[in-house]
Amino acid sequence: MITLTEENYIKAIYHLGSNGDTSVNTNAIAEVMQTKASSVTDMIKKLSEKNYADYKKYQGVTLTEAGRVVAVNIIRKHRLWEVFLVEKLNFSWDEVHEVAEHLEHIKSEKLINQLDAFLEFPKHDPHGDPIPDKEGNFQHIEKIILAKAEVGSTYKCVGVDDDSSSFLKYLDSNKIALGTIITIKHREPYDNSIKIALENTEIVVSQNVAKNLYLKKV
Amino acid sequence: MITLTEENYIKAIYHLGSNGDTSVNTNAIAEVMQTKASSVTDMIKKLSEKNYADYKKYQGVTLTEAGRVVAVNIIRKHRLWEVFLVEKLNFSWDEVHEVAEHLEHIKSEKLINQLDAFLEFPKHDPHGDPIPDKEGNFQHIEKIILAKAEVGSTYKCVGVDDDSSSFLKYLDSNKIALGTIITIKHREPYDNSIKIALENTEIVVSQNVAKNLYLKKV
DNA sequence: AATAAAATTTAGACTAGTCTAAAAATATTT
DNA sequence: AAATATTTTTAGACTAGTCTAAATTTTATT
Ligand SMILES: [Mn+2]
Ligand SMILES: [Mn+2]
Ligand SMILES: [Mn+2]
Ligand SMILES: [Mn+2]
Repeated sequence: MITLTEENYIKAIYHLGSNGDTSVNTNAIAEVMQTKASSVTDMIKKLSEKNYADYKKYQGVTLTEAGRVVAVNIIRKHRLWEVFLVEKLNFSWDEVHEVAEHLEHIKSEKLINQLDAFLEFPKHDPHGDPIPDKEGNFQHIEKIILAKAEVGSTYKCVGVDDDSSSFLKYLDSNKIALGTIITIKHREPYDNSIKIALENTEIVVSQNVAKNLYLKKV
Repeated sequence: MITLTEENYIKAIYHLGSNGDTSVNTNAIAEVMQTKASSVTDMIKKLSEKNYADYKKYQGVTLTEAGRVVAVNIIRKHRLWEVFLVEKLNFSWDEVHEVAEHLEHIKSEKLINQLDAFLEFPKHDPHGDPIPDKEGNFQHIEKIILAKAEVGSTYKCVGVDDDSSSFLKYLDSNKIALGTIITIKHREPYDNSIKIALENTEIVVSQNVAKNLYLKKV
């Protein structure tokens, strides 16, 4: 039996370790879990005892295969619920994350598989992130960050790295959505801001924005 | 801020006290909460401090108006999710209760009101129980228990008192569903079993069954 | 290589919710 | 009205998850 808190720590470790590949620091976990390092130490000991994580004192933590299975399953649930909220309940993409944080912990195989079918097996969530299937498989999406796009080329927006409400609302107000086509006009060396062309307008976005928007060449 | 456990105790008190009217015993709560009387005492003290309940030592507990609001809201969520599971995700009526026990604790006004709209404002859940609206209002359903139905009369099945999977599956296997029309043929004085006529067949049901099926005269 | 800084762990305490065992209050029976 | 049985409460202990403060280990700087 796994607790809600354990699930959240496992998810955090998974995301921080680039999908379970690399070792994760105590402080980094404390940061995203909004807790203290000492609490993290206690928890990773527990995850280690339960065989969800490999942990050596002072050396950081990685997920075991069992831990990765848990993480992927929670991510599947999170993203499917996000699709449900947007597609069926008329939520906007900046409103879904918080609610999905709760829904992702509902434990019912049948519920999530039926939800998947009801949504017609979506491949991406409202932020462009891939949705793992029942077996936990999902394809890596080919994408680069706007900050590294080349001037003169044309791209399609395919995802965001920051799914905070304020960032998503910023994109809305600038008419940028998933699927929007943009052309890179100019990179300003002074502050790394970038001028991009949309359908009708040109806008300048900050480095901050450029680091959080994913593109794919078209 | 109210915890999941507090919500469950409030719901139990509401149901045990016939929707918040009468005083509820410590032992009765312990029974439905699957816990010990001493734990219940601790919790009702806490609910009392938080003004969800009125409590005098050794005298049982009742809900305050605030407590009743909480209870009705959880019941609204529980029943709406049950409808969703049956109508949209192809659950059968004996599978929904357990999952709804978890979903009912998701805290989002928008979620539940949009779900309500998505389901087109259902008035009853899959077990015939009324669904409170956004303001907490719901009409009492006119119904009697099969055990007290009169021999010779014809009724429509409108609800169940026991929503355990085994009882609901029993009804399924005897072709009894909500809306089914039955006629009372005979009440056996020896064991209070009742012979009822369905569309094509006659069956005898035990007193146990007769106490858990609600009818409305047609 | 020594020292300082940063990261991590340990020790001990706190809350929510639970338990057992014993004490107190209430209800029932004689 | 007393004795007995039942119900309820209290006292004290336990677990999960958290915290602060202090100790330890690792990393960076001189
Ligand atoms: Mn999200
Ligand atoms: Mn997402
Ligand atoms: Mn139910
Ligand atoms: Mn129901």
